[in-house]
Amino acid sequence: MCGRYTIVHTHKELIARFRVTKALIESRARFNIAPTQKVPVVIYESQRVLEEVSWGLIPSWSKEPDKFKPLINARAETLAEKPSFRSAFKKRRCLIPADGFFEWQTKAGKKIPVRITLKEGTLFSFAGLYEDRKDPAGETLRTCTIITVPANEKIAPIHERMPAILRPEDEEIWLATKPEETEKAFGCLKSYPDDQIEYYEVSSLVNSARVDTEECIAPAAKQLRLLPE
DNA sequence: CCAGACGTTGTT
DNA sequence: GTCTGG
DNA sequence: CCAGACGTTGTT
DNA sequence: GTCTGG
Repeated sequence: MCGRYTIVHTHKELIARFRVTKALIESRARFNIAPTQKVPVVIYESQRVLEEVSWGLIPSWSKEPDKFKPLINARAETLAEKPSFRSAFKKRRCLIPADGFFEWQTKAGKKIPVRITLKEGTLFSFAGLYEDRKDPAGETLRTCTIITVPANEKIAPIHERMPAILRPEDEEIWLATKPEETEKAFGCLKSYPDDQIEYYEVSSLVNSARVDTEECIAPAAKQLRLLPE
């Protein structure tokens, strides 16, 4: 699944990479993005708009949105049918920019955080859905969720599932496909090619959602060797 | 008909 | 154990 | 996702 | 809002 991620790239790099023509926010480097936080997403509203929404989708039908447990992931296999996602899948798809995500690998009963990236740390986007609701003051609050797919062979040893990473050529299809042609959008939800993916262990500092510093993406300290090679 | 759920992950 | 907060 | 709280009463 | 369970 995907419960933490990073955007180390700059605002300018995001704008250029995703051909954003209207930016409602100025994004900043993030080393440990956690659920419920505001995240930058790219939405198509007659042009590509970069805006900030809360990570954790709250369905529009929720009568007590404040008590609803936000849905941070949506399974690709079922999102076309699930009442919580179906409508957003048809009409409210978005790109969620990222350049890495964290998974916790269980090794001998211990959980080791691992950062997974594309080669060269390239900027990419998760396939996302968003939903709107009104807060008590009548303000529209927008929330989003990250779609998950089965892990590819590279990631399988770490975790059974992974976020849906869009191939660059699929981004426009994901954003612009009409509600009556969702098979086209569904076709974008594939596991990413193994040979494009890299990963490394990081410090357990990343465990705490309060920590959002460069140390979160630093490779974990190498074990001390008594007899260096 | 009305009431109540509507989600994912990981772990057991 | 389970829920809330980040 | 993980970390951290999880309660009441009365007094300040 | 829409589906499922009773």
